[in-house]
Amino acid sequence: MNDNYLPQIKINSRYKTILEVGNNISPYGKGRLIKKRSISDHETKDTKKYIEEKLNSAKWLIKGIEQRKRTIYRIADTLIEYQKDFLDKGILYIKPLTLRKLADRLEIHESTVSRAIHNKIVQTPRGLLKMKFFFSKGVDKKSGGTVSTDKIKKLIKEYINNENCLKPWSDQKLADLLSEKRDVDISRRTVAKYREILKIPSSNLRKRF
DNA sequence: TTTTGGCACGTTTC
DNA sequence: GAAACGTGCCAAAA
Repeated sequence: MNDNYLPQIKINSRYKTILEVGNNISPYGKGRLIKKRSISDHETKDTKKYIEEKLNSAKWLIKGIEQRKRTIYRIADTLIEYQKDFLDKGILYIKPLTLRKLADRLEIHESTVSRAIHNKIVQTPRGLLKMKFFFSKGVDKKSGGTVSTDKIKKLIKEYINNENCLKPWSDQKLADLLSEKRDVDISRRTVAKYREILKIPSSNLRKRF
């Protein structure tokens, strides 16, 4: 993870000194006492209390940021591990994954995962990918298990690319092919929707004479 | 008659 | 709570 561009957050050490010594310190130099006006114990106590509170909230903030960093690391690690086949062999090997499934595995809330992956990009052997890309919806297979919808789309594309252009596959035929040959049971209507997403025209428009 | 697309509904995911 | 998704129904188009 590249966080070089992030500023390092530190707490000004002067506040620590004030807590230790009291606030009779000149702002211009460590330990130089202010002589103009003596400050009462009461005032010192208030200042100390105030700084203590602010210091605590600053520590919380830093802790929160560290925590967030750790969460993103854990998510990225798990994603790469889980989608190893996809990274090695390509989109056909992407496994279905939902935010909830990952959240359950890491024992964090799904909204944490959602926020963590939003607008994040990972560097992978397949180039720069949005973290979102690792999450692919799944459809149940006839024999049990699931296939990702991305894989199904890719299969549809392949069938259409290799079809007989004199006699293109209808959506129903594509659904049948997927069911018979690929063990993927989706309705004709769903094939049509995927085709739409893929910007592939309907069979009658694909027909060549 | 065959194929497609709009709409609506229930469910899942965000 | 809102958005996205898969699907059935039905009418339109070819």
